[in-house]
Order: sequence, then C-alpha cells, then structure tokens
Amino acid sequence: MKLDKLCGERFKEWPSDCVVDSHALMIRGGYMKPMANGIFSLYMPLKRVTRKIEQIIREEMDAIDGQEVMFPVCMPANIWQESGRYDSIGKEMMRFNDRTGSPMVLGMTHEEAAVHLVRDYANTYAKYPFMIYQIQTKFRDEARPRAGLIRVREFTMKDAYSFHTSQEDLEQYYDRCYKAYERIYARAGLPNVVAVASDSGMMGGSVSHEFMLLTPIGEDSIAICSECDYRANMEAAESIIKNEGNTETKALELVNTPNTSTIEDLCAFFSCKPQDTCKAVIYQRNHDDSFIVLFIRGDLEANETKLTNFLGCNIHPAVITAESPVCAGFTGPIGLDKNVTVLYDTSLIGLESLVCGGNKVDYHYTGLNIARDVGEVEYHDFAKIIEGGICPKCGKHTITVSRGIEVGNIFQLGTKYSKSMNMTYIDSEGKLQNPIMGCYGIGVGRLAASVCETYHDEYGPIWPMAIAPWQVHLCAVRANDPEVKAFADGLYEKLQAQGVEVIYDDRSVSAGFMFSDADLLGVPVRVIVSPRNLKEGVVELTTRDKSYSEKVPMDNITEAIEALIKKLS
RNA sequence: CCGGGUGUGGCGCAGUUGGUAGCGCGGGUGGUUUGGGACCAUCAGGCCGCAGGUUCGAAACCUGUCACUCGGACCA
Repeated sequence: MKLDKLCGERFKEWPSDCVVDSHALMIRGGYMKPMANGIFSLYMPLKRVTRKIEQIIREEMDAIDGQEVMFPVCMPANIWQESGRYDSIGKEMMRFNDRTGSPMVLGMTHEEAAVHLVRDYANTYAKYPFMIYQIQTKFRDEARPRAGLIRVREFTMKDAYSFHTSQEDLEQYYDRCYKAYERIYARAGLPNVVAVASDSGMMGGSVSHEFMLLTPIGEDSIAICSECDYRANMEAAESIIKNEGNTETKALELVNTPNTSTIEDLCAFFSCKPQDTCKAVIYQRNHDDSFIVLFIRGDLEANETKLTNFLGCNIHPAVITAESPVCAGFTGPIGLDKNVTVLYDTSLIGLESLVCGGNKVDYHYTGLNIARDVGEVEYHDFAKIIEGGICPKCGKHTITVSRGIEVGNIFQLGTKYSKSMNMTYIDSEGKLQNPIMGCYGIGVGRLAASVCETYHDEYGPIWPMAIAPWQVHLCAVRANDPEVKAFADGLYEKLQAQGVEVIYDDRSVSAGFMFSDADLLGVPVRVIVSPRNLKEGVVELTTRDKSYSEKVPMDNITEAIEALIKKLS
C-alpha cells in the first residue's frame, strides 16, 4: 500500500471530544470516523487490525471444534417472542416494521438465532455436543456510548453458542473455551487480561466469567485479592463483614435529632462512627413502585445487582414523596410501614447499640439491638465489597478494587433458551430432553481499542506485530532524490514479493511530517531510506516502540527486515 | 433516562456593549527548503446546528428543538 493514496487524514491536534487515548489516537491517526453517537466507519488501517484480531479468534474457535456460521442481522420479532426477550429487553433493542408491517429487530445477541438454526437438526443425543459461532455486526441502542470503540452502539462481535447433553459436558467445554480465550488475548498482545467471576443475573446459579483488561479507563469495577487468586466483578463479589467489639448494651431511646438526614450529620450529632449506625437504603420495584428498605451498616453501600437477584425483579432508587410509606432521611426498622419489603444486610450481624432512623422527621433511635427490638430477622449479603475488605476465598483483608474493560465473557446458560424455544433431542433412553447451552462473546473493536490503550505513546499507537495493520512501514525520505526513490521502490517491490505487509511512504514531504504519520500508524518495523543513509551504503531499521535502531548495509536489508519481523512476532 | 457542557470552513478555536465573520492547522498553485509535523507568496472554502421570536439590524439576546460530549443510572 502506498501511503499517499491511503484514505483517511492524520492530524496534529487532539480531537476535542476525546477523553481516552485510544479514542483520540484512532481519530487522529485516520483509523475511523464517527457517523453518529456510538457509530463509526473504519478506515483501512483499523479494518486491517480488526481483520487480524478476527482471524486469531477464528483460528482459536476452530481449534476447539467451533463451526463458523452466520446469523442474520435483521430478524423477525417472533423468535424473540418465543424466548420471551422481545418483552423483557428494553430500548436497547432496535425495533421496526418491515414493508408488510411485521415487527423486526436488529440482532444485539444471537441466542435465539442459534437455537433457531440448529433446533430441527439436533434432535438426537448423537449429534451433541457442538459449538457454532459467528463474527458479525451487533446493534445495541446503548443509552450512553463512550470512549471511542470502548462502548459503541454498532460493533463487530464474535459470539459462540455451544450445545450439550449434560452439565458436566458443558463445564468441560466451558473450560476449553476459557483456555481458548486466554490464548486469544495473549496472541493479540494482551497476556495480562484476567478472568473474573461475574454476576449471572436473574438466570440463577449459572457460572459466568468476564475477561477484563485492568486499566483505569475501564467501566467496570473488579474486586481482586492480593493474596490468592480470587477475582470478581464488584456486582458479583461477596461482601463479608465480621463485626467485633461493640457489645455494650444500651436501652432503646428515641432522640430528637434536627437536620440529621445523612450519616455524616448523624455521626457528628452523636459523635459516633458510621459503623455504629444502621443505614436505610430505599428502592422501589420498577413494575409497581412498591417500596423496599434495605438496612445496612452505615459505612457500607448497597449492591443493587445483589438486591435485584434476591428480589427477582428490577428496582430503582426510591423517589420519596409526602405520600410515601417511608420518611426520607429518618427511616429505621422500628415502626416501619408494613407494606414495605424490609431487608437486612449481613453487615449488621453482631452489632448492638446502633443509631437508626425513628420513622419520624427529625427523630432517631439510639441503642438499637435488632434481635431484641425488632425480633429475629433474616440477614443476606447485599453490600458492595470494599477496598481492604475480606477475601471470600482466603479470608484475609486483602481485597483491592480496580477498574477494567470487559473484553470478553463466557456464560453457562443452562436450558433457558432451549426450554423457552422448545428445542429438544431424544436421549439414549428415548426420552425428550432440552439441551444445555453455553455462550461465549468477544467484542472485536473493543479489543482493538484495548490493545491501543495498552500500547501507545504520545505520538500514536504501538501495534503488536500480530495485529498491526502492516508489518513494515517503509519511509523514503527525500523521495524526489532519484537514488532514494529507485532504491526504495525496489525494496518495496521485493518485500511485497516476499509476502511482507508493507506500507510505503514516498511522498515529497519533510522527514518530520513523514515520521509523525508513521508514528500514528504504529507499524512495528520502520525502514528509512534516505540520501544520508544511502551515502553510507546503509538503510535504517527501527522499531515503533523506539527500543531498537540499527543501520543495515543496503545489500542485507531484506534479510534484516525479515529477521526483525520474526523477532517481534 | 437524569444532570452538566458545547454546537462558527475538513480539524482546533476566537468573535467585546447586537452593526453584516476571523485566526491557526489542513487543502490548491508558484517558489525556497529537506532527519521529528519547514518557510514565503497566493487562492479556494462558512445560511455561525435547526426553527421561531425580539430588533432598523442577530453568530451574539429570548423561546423551542436537534445533535455531539462529559458525569451518573442502565447495559438480560
């Protein structure tokens, strides 16, 4: 490829709307162009990067017996009605009608399509297990796309679906896929991607993992134990609190506490610590706005995912009015309206003499002992794990919280889709069964952005050889010099003939301009042909990361280039 | 969806109390340069997001609307 004909402009200034480096560099470097919020076109360099990532994924999926297929982007609503998701999914799914008025959707994931494709075929146990996958466009009408390719509405995704006749078989395959994912990230240049346990949502006891690239720009929070191998998404991390001390018993007393609707105010008023208070966190169910009050130790926060899973329905923070059955800022467990659902977090176990709301404006109780004053209640884990908290696995106070980008996930689905969509097979005893499914996703563009985020400097991306848009960037400095031009042209031809991927810059521009463009394209090997070098009988060979630079005799240059490519591969 | 910010040539921005739009980068042409985004000259390119309104006069003031963006909620 000749650089002077490469579509897409590279420019000096930092695009004003970009807050993360990968986004800015991909705009500045002519990798992509936004068309709408969260919707991008890709220019050739980025298309080549994603193509290479796709190829790595394809090879690894094929290696675990995956069969590449292709599902439609645009699907009739009826298969989504079969699974029940046509109604359960909200505005993220793009819906419209075709010319006959039939409701249609754009695929945001393809479980339904996968079941539809194989449910007639896979009617006997002998055909199991198998996995089908595709690499294709998804559309999710996200409320808030951000950070370039990190979170978009339209994106390319590899999604795989496996079908099994037993949970053991699924688990075995799940493990193979887990290992395939590790190989994919390592090959793409991100060996430090970690798998974390994730929330399995309302599907119940299923196992799922998210593959996270730890980076401050990530959108997810991950609890990591510094002592053992425990890692979990904050949503899924079990919060363990051990209360010690505070055994002083006091009588329950109602106290007038004007203007103390926050925990800070309360602690100042009573000169106590947040740990000595029983905080009320109030939610409403989405479907009927009924109230839920969670009592939790005052210094902790509620984990809404845990609440949602426990309640089996979606909730939102309560909107409290004069008619509400709770008293904002003064809600406590004693004398609370009977119509609200009351939950207690395990962090309150073993605490005495707590401060809590009096269910009356400007009043709080002190000396609360839940067992004595409220009676026996059930405690469940509803709290967010905290920095320095107890590791659920090794039991030490070693939890740290990091940010991460989710670059993939794997999920044991069970029979959710095979049941709802009536996919069955006949087992060896002649009985009808629903197959057990797993699904496995990787966002291709997000992975490309993650690599860029991990490997770049102030001048541009530094692509790993395995996914670089080209292997070699050939710069002909002073291309209007006939000798330079002739040698560089010859080298370009020769490298291409040998199957080397080379981008060739023979524009008559200043060296600085040329190098800046090369930095933005981030090609790992750079070859510089110039009058100065030719006078010495050499060609300059450098790496994009600037760790290596050598002058190689003109006659040996192709061998030296190939050796360097090999070294960086 | 809630809250904040911003919309002015391809990109980055300025535009005073309201007076008929400017700078830098980029682009074309001619010339001088040539190892880290060179210089001179010259040219082209803008219904000032859109729609109303106020005014003799609006990029600016008012109302509405849309888009983009940031924080948050949501993300099966």
